Amino acid sequence: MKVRTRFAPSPTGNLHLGSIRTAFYNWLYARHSQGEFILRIEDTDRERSTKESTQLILDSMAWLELSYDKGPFFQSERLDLYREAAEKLITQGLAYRCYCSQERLSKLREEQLANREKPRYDGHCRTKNLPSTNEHSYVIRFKNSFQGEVNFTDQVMGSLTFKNSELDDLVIMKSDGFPTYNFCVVVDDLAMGITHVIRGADHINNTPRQINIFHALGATAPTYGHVPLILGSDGHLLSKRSGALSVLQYRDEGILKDALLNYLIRLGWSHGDQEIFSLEEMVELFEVEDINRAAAAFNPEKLLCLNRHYIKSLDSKVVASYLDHYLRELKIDLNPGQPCLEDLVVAFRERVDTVKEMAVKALDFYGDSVNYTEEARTYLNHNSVPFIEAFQKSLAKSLFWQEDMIHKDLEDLARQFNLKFGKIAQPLRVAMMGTTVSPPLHRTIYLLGKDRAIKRLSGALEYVATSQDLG
RNA sequence: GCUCCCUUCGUCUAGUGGCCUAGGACGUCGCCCUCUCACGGCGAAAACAGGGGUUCGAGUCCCCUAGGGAGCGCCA
Repeated sequence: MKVRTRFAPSPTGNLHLGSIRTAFYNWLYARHSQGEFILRIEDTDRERSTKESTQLILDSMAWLELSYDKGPFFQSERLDLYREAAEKLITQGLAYRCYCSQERLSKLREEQLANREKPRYDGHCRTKNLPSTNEHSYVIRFKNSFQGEVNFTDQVMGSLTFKNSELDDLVIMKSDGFPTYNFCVVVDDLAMGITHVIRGADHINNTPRQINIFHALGATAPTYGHVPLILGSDGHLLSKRSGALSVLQYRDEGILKDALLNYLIRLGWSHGDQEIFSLEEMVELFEVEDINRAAAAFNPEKLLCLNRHYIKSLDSKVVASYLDHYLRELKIDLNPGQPCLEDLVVAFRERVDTVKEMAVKALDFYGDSVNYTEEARTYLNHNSVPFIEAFQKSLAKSLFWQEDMIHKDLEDLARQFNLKFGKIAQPLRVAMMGTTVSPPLHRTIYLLGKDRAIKRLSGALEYVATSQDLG
């Protein structure tokens, strides 16, 4: 049988890492098994579902390139299917109409809680065989068995058993005529021929109910795999509070999709000691059974480590195309005559956490003048003037603009003034960048370009002259 | 409260009864490299939640306790 998995988010609010990891695991398993991956939007909550949120889901998946073979399906467009199924269950005596008021229900709930019982529907309308009215003042409940138990083997958690006596008659159709989650999930998983349901562990307790509905519908349930939830750095459930962003925000912060995916797959899944996986390896090696049973805490540091790895090891052309995006966000003029993006990548790939940070640092290479930081100013004094002037002259004379030539010039300069390389390097660095930190000096100068380098040296000389006058 | 699930360094994890003096990665600290910052290299500190069993032998199997999480909606 062909494997068919699905990702079924509800478009209410933004998409978290936990959700997208679940999507990724479903995608991986489908690709691994040469099956199909389906996207289904569960928008049966009319109050909370939004178009924006749907778009966020679509955009997130597009960014991470999690392609789906079918969909997106929208449950709000499949209402007839659920209504039909519910009516059929009523006809068969497997579901019933319930006219209990919200007041009665909440009172019941309060009493049960007071008696230290698990809140459950008491079956008030279960045997009454109540008819349909036009007012939609009723809900439809699934008639759950009181006897026996539900057993299933979870691909992640192993063998799980629930007593039917712990369950109750859940609502499958709301009074507004919309289905509830536990019902439309089953109807759709059945209709779409889903073979493997990989979802968050928060659904474990829903599973026996859903299995019972599958049986009532005359079908067998798919195979389930419940993935532990992701915790925040505080040990509690991942939330904004614990430092989690929505998926797209990681992109905006300069995280590479390769890094996020690699991080996500290793959070709760492993293959020996291997840390770095190409997408091909992930698809080849991923098995649902290898997912860990314990919840894992999200660690931003490790995500950044992976991000650094991919910034360093991806083709510089590819990283340059990302850099282009972030520079445009910063409204930088990328016309000819400006530093070559690939060269910027080479200069910064070993010294940034994110591509966004790379863009911000690259900013210093644009413009003819610089601002000196307080620390930097201490390097600019009359002692530096002689070799700054000499270097400026030698740059002006240079015919070839090459890194190694510049490097050689710098070494010659140090020899000429009988100074250690570091003694000339820092003042020149400051003159070029305004700060005491930059990529290797020859590369920094090369990136600036001849004209701009000479202009910045002039600026430094002017600065020294001016501050002398003042002082 | 009830039901279900989980428990190896701070964090992600390897580990399926002897290969464990518990391995790797992130982070932290130290050293080396060095024109700054980094990269890189080398090294250090750091864990089997606790208690009972089973066994010649337990991180690995069983039980209990403790701690953590989830669910118990006309939300999904």
